[in-house]
Amino acid sequence: MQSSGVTGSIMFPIRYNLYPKLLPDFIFISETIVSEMALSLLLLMARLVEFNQQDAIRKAMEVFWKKGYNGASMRDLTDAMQINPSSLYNTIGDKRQLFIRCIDDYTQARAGALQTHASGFKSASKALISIINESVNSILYSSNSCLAIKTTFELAVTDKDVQAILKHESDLTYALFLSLVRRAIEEKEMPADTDAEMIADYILNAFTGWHQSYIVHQDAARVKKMAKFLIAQISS
Amino acid sequence: MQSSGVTGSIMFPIRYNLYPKLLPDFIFISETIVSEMALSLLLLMARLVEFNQQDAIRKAMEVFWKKGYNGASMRDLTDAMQINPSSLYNTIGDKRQLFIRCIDDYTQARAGALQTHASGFKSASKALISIINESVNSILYSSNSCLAIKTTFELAVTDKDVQAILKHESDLTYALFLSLVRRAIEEKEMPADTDAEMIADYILNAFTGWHQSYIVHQDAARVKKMAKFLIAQISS
DNA sequence: ATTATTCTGAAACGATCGTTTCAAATTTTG
DNA sequence: CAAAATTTGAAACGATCGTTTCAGAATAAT
Repeated sequence: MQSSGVTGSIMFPIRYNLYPKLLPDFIFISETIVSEMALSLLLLMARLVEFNQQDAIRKAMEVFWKKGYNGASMRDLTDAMQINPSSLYNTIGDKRQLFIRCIDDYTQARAGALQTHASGFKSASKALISIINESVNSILYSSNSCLAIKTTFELAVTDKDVQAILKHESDLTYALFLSLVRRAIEEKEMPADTDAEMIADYILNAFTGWHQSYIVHQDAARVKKMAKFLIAQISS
Repeated sequence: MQSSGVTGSIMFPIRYNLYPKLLPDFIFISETIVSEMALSLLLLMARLVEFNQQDAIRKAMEVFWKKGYNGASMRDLTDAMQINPSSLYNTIGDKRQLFIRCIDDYTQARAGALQTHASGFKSASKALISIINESVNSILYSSNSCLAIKTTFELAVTDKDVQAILKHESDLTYALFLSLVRRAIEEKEMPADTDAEMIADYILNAFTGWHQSYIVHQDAARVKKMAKFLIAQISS
């Protein structure tokens, strides 16, 4: 299929796989008609998809969260999503595509929640401190370790698409932290000579280590102490 | 099998799975004879194990390192180790046991190398700084991300044995860092009011975040800046 | 009501999973 | 050298892997 050169019409090839060749090789159809055909094709849905994709994605996400990508079987996933493999493959695609949807959903939800949380504070430094404390809470009181971190070490090293999604969320969070740090400096709640970019990065990456510490040692006090130190450090 | 109560002899049960019961249910054998039997059993090796277990463990470790526990198949592992599954199961055991041997070997080698590295410095603070810089190097120039971190997020959350091994290495490293920090304080290269325990933990956990940062952003400068900041921070 | 179309559920696909079996090869003991 | 013991290699084990097929149910247009 390609443009005919004549404005407003599109040239379609005609294939003769069964009947003898009685028609020309090509047919020209006006763009308006093609557009209407495409629209009617979209409207003609004999049966609506029954399951809620967003809900299903969330259910799948929790399975990946607990078991990791390689640890989760399609059986685990379709059981949790309460759909048939055929429905899954007809709508979302294969295991990898499902995972990409899950990690995408997860990171977007997190980035959105973070933005909302941060906008609830007038003081930039108080917003930062609250974010750090919230991060500690989620490390200590959430049953699963962060899906983004798990995914970084399981898949992002070898899967460039996954890495790009994680990088995108990281960039957003970094940008938010950076703007907060800059505002805090302006509001004289951080030293004027602070390297804003580096500190934003530094805060962002501290969380990962605390996560690991808590998994290995199961010691809340250790994590809380480190968070307190980081807060003191950036507030001085 | 249990002690007879009579000192120096052990009571063995006798099982009659084929022949009619013509003997007593138990037989008492002196400890000396049992000990000799065990020794001769050990010496009687009709054929020696051909492959070098340590080498094979190292090969397997690299596979787990690249693919993770769930991502590595027994086929991958035996191919890399260049041994037959039967040899593997006869000597080391199943997949999980093999992995435990690998992660154990890995953490012990790391802990040992760290001790050696640290002992090469007279100044405690210089040793710490060198360790931090070495860590940055391994993050930037090693093709695989740290096996201990990968394992923490893939298995340690659910597998208590794996967690214990990781905790053991972490404890050793923590103890080393702690002694270095304390010495640095004594040598007046760190502030006298430094919380040595917390700072040791803090340094230890910073590495993990840098690892994640480099996987996601592939930006060496960012990692180097954070390391420089941490060094400046503990040196002041 | 009929036709056209699409989603669903059950079953099955070949491939691979981790693991086991067993005869042959190999080595030491007596 | 023969007997005893154990590792090795090839093959196969049942189970599960991710994925596909397809008849039938469901729905919309004609």
